[in-house]
Amino acid sequence: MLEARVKQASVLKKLLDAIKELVTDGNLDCTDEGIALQAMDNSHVALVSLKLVAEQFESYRCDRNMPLGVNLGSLTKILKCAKDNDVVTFKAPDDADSLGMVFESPKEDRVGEYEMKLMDIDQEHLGIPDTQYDATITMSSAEFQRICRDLAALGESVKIEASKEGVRFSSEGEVGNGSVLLKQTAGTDRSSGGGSKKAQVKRDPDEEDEEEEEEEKPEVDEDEEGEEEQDDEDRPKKRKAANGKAKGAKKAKNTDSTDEVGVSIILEKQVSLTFSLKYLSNFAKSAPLAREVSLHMSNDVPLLVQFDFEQGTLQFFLAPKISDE
Amino acid sequence: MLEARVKQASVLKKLLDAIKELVTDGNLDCTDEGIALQAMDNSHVALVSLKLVAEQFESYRCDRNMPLGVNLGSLTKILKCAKDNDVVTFKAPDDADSLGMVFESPKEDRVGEYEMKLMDIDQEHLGIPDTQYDATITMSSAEFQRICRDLAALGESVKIEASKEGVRFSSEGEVGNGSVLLKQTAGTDRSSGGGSKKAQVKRDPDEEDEEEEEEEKPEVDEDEEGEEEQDDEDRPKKRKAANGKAKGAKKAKNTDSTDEVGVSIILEKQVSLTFSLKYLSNFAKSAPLAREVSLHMSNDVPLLVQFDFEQGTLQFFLAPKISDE
DNA sequence: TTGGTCGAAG
DNA sequence: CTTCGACCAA
Repeated sequence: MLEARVKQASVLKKLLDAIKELVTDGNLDCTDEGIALQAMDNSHVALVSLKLVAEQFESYRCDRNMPLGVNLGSLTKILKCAKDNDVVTFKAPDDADSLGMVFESPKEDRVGEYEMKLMDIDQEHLGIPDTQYDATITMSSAEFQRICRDLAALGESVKIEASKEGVRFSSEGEVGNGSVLLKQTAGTDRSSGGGSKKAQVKRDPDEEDEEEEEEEKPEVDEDEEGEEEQDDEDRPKKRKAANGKAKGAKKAKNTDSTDEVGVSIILEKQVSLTFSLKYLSNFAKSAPLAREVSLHMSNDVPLLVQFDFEQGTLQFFLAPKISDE
Repeated sequence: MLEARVKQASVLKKLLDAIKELVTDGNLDCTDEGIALQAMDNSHVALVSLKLVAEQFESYRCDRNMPLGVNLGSLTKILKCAKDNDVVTFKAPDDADSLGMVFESPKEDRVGEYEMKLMDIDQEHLGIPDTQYDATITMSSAEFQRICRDLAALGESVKIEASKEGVRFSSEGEVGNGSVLLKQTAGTDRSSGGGSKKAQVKRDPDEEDEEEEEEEKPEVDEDEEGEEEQDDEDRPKKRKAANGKAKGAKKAKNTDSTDEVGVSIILEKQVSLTFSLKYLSNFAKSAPLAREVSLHMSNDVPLLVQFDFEQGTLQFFLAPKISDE
């Protein structure tokens, strides 16, 4: 059976908002490692891969692997019945043909119980090669969304060019052409060395409270041993954000602090690729999930757009348009 | 002739928003006791009953009973011409074939005068028996609205079950089933009791200007003689809300304070009834009128959904679906 | 609080 | 396809 407890319904809502337009149905693959969903978008152009790691649930139990075929529209509908701060518990017996969800208000004076019919979905499990990318850009997810929206007003596709100096997004269309150049944030450096995107421990005076309110209490360490030989010590710890990321830190993680998000570029090789803005804009909808997004690119290889948030990772893959340049 | 003065156009706007979708035309029955409107909804399924008591007008005069047949759509249109804080005066001579309305800005620097054509409406006066209900639930009107909206996403109808422990709303549909259980708020008890909410006179420093615009200054006393023998001590200052409904006070009042609204259940007998969510959702639109709503139920008897606000009471009646359970 | 935008319904 | 209502931002 499965029983997974999530502290904040809001995360799930944001996730669904982020992907439901791309994917209508998919299997929630529940294992003892967590819950994953992988699916091609409806027009089989983009690939969505979501991972929620078991350790980041408030509690998690999954006795045996079970793929739960869900309609994401239905799931969205039901999640709308939860308030943002509700605690959400997913429940499914081993032979389930429906997925149970319980929404509990923080004060425990309201309990919503919902049951959603499941469907059988033939899932071609797509192996995703662990590519080494020539360029990795980390930037504010809000800025990414803004750029996609702006350029989408001009043309159908965007050319993304990453060089040492910065990254340029450009688009052409009927009404005109446009491009946005983001310079790498000063102090940010490629390679391990400086990488740690400005981890200035910039503390707001009022940040104290927030620390309290957030869920990640000091005991962030317990599941911390989950880190094997990771070179980067800055797990997206959430509010713990500011600290950490001392050294290594090639790509910045999703820190949830209030600091500005810089632009960092890790570049093995210059890259220039063109993508459909329609899809990128869709990916950008995940911005509320994480303050940072990373774009991973190699020439002639699908782009990887990745959002790291506390509970896991959301990845989008999209093949470049051939008509590059 | 009729001359009735209302302090805040906003109340009237909210009222119209609340019922205009249910009822298109109706008689405003003006008597020396106040103004009442009673009408079946357009599909003759639900009954709407509005009462505005004479004492709660800023001033009220009605020499003889007169039913003013109005089209609520027209009335809504005209009321939109008033700003929320405007003082509204209804005027009609005895033989009126039109209803005059005057909107005066609080600062009295703007006066709008409107006249709306009246219509003749044959009114079957429906006697509403003063039923004793087996269950009376008082809860936050916003929460009621939320629940109706949530469950409406799942199915057409909702089953409401009231028991000592709480009240459960449940619905079934294509995508799945759902239920919301509200527990009775601790400390809430049947019988009178009644939570007195504080009426903090909370003043903002920058409220100076607004004070001009607002009508109710601290000196709440002027028209206070409107209050007869009232047992309830907690008059939610603010708009001077508290008067009205004097005795019995089984159900909490509409206070305008900022406190949380609890759930209280007065139960003679367990009740389980099923209703059309379409109608309940419509009723719930009255939420802006009052922070609390009370649901009155007896088996096989129409549900009464009641909103008490400063100027009066708005009631909705709806027969249960036969297919209960 | 008001105006504008977006989505849903007829 | 048009209109209305609900939601969101200024």
